[in-house]
Amino acid sequence: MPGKRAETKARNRSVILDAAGRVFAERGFVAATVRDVIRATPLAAGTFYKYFRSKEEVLRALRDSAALSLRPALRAARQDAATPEAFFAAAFRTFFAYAAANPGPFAAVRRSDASHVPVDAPELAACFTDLREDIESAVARGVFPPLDCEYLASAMQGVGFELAEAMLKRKPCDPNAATTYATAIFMSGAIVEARSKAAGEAH
Amino acid sequence: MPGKRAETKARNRSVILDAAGRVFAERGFVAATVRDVIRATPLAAGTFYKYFRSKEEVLRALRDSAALSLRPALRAARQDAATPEAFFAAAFRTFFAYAAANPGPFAAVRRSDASHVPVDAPELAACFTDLREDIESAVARGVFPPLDCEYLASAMQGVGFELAEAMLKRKPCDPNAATTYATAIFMSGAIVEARSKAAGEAH
Amino acid sequence: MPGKRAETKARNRSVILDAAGRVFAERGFVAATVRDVIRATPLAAGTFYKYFRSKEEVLRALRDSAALSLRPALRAARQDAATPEAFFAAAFRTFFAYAAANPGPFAAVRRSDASHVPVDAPELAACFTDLREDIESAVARGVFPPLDCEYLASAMQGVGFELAEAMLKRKPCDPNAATTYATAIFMSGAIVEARSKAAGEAH
Amino acid sequence: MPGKRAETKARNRSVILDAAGRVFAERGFVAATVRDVIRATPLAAGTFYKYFRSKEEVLRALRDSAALSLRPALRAARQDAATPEAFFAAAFRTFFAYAAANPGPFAAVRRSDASHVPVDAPELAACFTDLREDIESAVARGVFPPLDCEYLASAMQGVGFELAEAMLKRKPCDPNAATTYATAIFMSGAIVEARSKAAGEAH
DNA sequence: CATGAATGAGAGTTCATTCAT
DNA sequence: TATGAATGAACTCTCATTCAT
Repeated sequence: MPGKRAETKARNRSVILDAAGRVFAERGFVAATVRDVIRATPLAAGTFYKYFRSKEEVLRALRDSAALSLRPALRAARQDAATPEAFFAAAFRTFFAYAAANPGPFAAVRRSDASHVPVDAPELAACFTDLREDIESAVARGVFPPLDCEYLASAMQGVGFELAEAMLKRKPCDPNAATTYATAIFMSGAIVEARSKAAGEAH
Repeated sequence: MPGKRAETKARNRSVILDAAGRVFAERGFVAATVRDVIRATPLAAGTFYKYFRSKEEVLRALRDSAALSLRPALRAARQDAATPEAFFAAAFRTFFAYAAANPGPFAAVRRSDASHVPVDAPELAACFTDLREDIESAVARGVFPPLDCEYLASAMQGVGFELAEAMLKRKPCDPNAATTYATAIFMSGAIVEARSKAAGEAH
Repeated sequence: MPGKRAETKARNRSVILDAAGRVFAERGFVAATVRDVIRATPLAAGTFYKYFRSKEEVLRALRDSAALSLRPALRAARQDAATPEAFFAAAFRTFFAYAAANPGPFAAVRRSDASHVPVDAPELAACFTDLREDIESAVARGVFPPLDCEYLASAMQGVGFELAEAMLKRKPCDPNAATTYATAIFMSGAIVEARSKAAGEAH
Repeated sequence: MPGKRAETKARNRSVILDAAGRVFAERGFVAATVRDVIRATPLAAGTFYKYFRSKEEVLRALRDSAALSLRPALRAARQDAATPEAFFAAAFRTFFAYAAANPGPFAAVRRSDASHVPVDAPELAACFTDLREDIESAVARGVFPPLDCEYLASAMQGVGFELAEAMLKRKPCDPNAATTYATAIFMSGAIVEARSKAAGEAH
């Protein structure tokens, strides 16, 4: 039995976290104020500070929770990959699935990544470092030929975030299609893919 | 002879614009304050308002100047392209060259694009719309096979910005290499490229 | 038991209102700054804005409270008057009594009336309109002979405010004497009055 | 021959003074800024300070010029009066004629009188002191019976300013009528006057 | 523990005034 | 002498944070 106190505490914490996710996504982390977050909540101003010391700490928590579910999944998916295609497909599938399932935190995290936010717990930044390391390790394992790991990581990150944003705008939102598209870009080029698809449709 | 007054005026305007470029790039547009911009300047607080009505107007000016030099160049380069390779190469070459030559404005513009910035002169947003239109027109002209124009535009944008950022961190900064890399991604896939390069080196 | 919080809130509101009354009276509404009002208070800068949105809103509140107690009293007094003397005496008595009892708000209101103050709730201006209407209605009721209602209203207003100011400077401040004086001016002329008084004293 | 320099100087001075008269009348002295005055002028900001040290000094000059033409005229008119009626008529006639001929300066002076303006050369205040002294002297000369000089001065001032304002709003603006009205108030009362006039018209 | 009023530092902006041209 | 850009003090208002209730 967790006790009523503890229950309320946990609920309040996630009430704030949810509200922050929405507010940060809407206005951007830097422009959002603690007041905005509180106003998106039935709680009072002072209550915020019982749970978080500052706006930054909320973002940290939000990121941590994103990293908590996303980071290990990404690592695992990539490290199991035996072929380049498997590598790309696994990485993008995991990422797009997360974005589709958690649009609020995703947007919050995306925004704060692009701005220079003085948050000292770069859990999400670690995801990018991970990506690069996984590429390096894939090269070492012979999955990839020698290549410019940094540029590849950057390119994948760029494609991932931008395509995720485009994907979220479409109704219905289709992570599988986005994954196929992103993978194709990195496997055989956008053009080749489109050409073969066009040929297939011509039959 | 332009007179010392006119000279000073023109110089001050670009002093502020330069400082704003640096400050916005460093702290992000939303977090940056007019005072930050002034402090990055030998000028006094009130002087800012002789030249710009607000922080937003400076960003607008910065964007306009970016759009002014970048947008027509991008359009021209892409519209002249007769092959997919020419299209990608032209687009990325123009973009990376601009980023390399104007790192301050580029970073400012990159940041403000990612944040929710209430600036009503979306000159830069127009660049992205342009890209999509140019892809559509390339499809219509037969340069590209039928493909998902929106996703391709998003992917190019993502690769462009991320690779530009990675490129700017390298010493020496090499826009040509970045262009080659980005083009290769979209032409024949990162892997194919790397594989053939590796094979070449093996000779 | 109203609770200490509610008490403090009500007290703070009138603390600000009182201070504003004094400050507006001293420096005039336009010249007075919100800071001046705050400085005349033990409260902090931000606290002002918990209670009033702007300097104008404070003046509005001050006026409203003046109008609230003054306007209906003036109307009633004048509308009951069956003779010209009763009309003048009632109007001036009510007005001077208010000024004597509320010198701060009176001065604030007097100042802001004379200045060009962009306050859109002209509760006090309504008092002057009232006066004219009451004169017109008195003419219609046969209390007054036909006369220039606008000029009479202006003259009464001028005498009222100036005499009130003069009255407030005297120690002791005597609203009854001022009323008698003002009424005499409008009833039988200053001179006639003084002459008969002088005659009376000569006895 | 005054020389071109001196001419220009005199012209600039009155250009500023005229503009200030208009601006102070429009916005009120306290709300008006030196910038407003300059903008109402073809001159440049710095030029203002060649002629006046501050906004206050301009008001002082404006008042001085009002006092210069008004004060001696008022004194003379009142000191020559042999009867109460002559006293009132002369005072009001002079005052209303000035207001009608110089609406700008009049309004400026009226506004600044009502506001608490920290101007240390109270040339206009002197006019009011004059009025009281003239009443006292009229009492001493036997023109008036013993009366409350201060209250009478206040009442006259109130009627004078308010009636002048009402008069200026009427088209055509008729100083003679206003003078007759104001004099009647102080001579035999508004009512008596109106009653006899009504009787006259009934014939 | 929750509340929300109070705090005060700091942001954006204006404007009287100076001074190089 | 006239100019008008530069200055910087001061103002309005917001918001993260504290603390009595």
